[in-house]
Amino acid sequence: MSRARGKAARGYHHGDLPRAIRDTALAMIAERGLPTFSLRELAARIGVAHAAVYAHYANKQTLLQDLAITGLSSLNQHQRDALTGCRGGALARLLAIAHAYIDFARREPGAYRLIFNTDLESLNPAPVQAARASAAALMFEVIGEGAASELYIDAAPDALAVALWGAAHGLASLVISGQLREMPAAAADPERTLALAIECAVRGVLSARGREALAEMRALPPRRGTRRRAK
Amino acid sequence: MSRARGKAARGYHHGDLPRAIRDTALAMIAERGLPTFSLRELAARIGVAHAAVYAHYANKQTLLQDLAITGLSSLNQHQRDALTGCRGGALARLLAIAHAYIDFARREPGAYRLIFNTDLESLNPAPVQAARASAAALMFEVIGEGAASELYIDAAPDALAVALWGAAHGLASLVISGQLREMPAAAADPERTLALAIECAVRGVLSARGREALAEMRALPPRRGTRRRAK
DNA sequence: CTACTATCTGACCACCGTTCAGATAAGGCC
DNA sequence: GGCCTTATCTGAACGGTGGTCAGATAGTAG
Repeated sequence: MSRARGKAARGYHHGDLPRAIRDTALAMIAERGLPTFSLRELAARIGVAHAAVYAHYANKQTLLQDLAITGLSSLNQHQRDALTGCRGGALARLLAIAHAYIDFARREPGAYRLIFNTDLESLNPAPVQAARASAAALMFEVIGEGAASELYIDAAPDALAVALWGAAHGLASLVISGQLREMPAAAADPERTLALAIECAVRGVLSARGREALAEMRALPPRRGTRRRAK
Repeated sequence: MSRARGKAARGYHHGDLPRAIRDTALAMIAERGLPTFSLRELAARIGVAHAAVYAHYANKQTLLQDLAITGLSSLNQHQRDALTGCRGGALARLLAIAHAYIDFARREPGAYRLIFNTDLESLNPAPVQAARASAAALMFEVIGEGAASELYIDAAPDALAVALWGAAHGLASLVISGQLREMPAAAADPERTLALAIECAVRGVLSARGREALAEMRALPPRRGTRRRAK
């Protein structure tokens, strides 16, 4: 069967077991959630002995941590992409990363569940914390831009970040857990409801000047964020 | 040992096993979270065979569902209490239930984790959904009060509820997962940061008129919510 | 070809949720 | 009192889980 498998696949028996493990694991978690995810079923799906996983990951926790960290950097990149594709001012940029955040949660529910699963405290060690902090730093950055223009209420940037981060996190949770679709009016047009909720979250931290900027933005064509890969 | 155990404890061998199960389970979940919660350890703590649990609950899932439903009605009651103890207008009442929501999450982390654990989809059957909807109904009610006075932006009440519910949920998650204390400025004064974040969430859905009302409220002594049982 | 090393397998362990036959005890009935 | 019914609890068992280990296997270096 040769060794041609593309990429840096320095695979041995299996083509590229580590990759297969990560992909399959994410798919399983997206399908049925963390609690029912088992290494044995994972191995069975790939067609390998369950012990084979331990040649690449110390244990289940390490695997999940790795996936969480990868997911966090992916989220981070997703938000940065949204920023570079955003032509508006500080406010538009803030809305862009907020949208990107929730967009990511919907596009990669497995990764998102993994990242922000607060129940699994074993997922909170240093590396994950660091990755999370790095993701939060981006929001701070964008908030800083707007603060210079006095777009926000007079409060510590940290407090603003908490308010926005919390709102984004909560909305994302509502969406991927399907609770959004249970609300009558929201079910009619989830997209619009969600966009409105995001806007509310942002408006909550705006000063009078910030609200003016928002109103101006709304007057223009509603081009927000980027529209790319639909895969 | 007799049978005198107080209450309606129609206990047999054990004084009141069902109650012991619920209390111990909640304590364990609050301590170390859901994933590491096991029926066997629960039974061991109580000092009973693990199979004894099945005389009162069909299985682990049923037990968790029962705890979740009880917790939801407790949350609901907590919010209603906050409302009856609130002497302000529609806006004050909205702030009161938002505070009560997060207050509950902090006071009973076990119950809260159980209630809003979205990963465990097995926790999403009809009864739990119904209890959740009942809790959401309260927020609709209070939103309705303010809508009559045109306190909010022009949008469907559902959309407003989504925005507020999402923010409250996200903030509560940040708090009980300890992520709030990781943010530098927030760690200095978590209470104040949290209160500010809540206010931001509410302000996000306010109309110009609503913001005026909020400003008036802030001018008065900051008496908000009720201050009761500190146990 | 040989030696080495990463990779993978199969057997094993402890723990988990769940089931079940049977021991135990409480309460109703006589 | 004695008996019977029923709820309650026990101990053993089953399959599935995460984790470990000796050893088989297959690429790679010499």
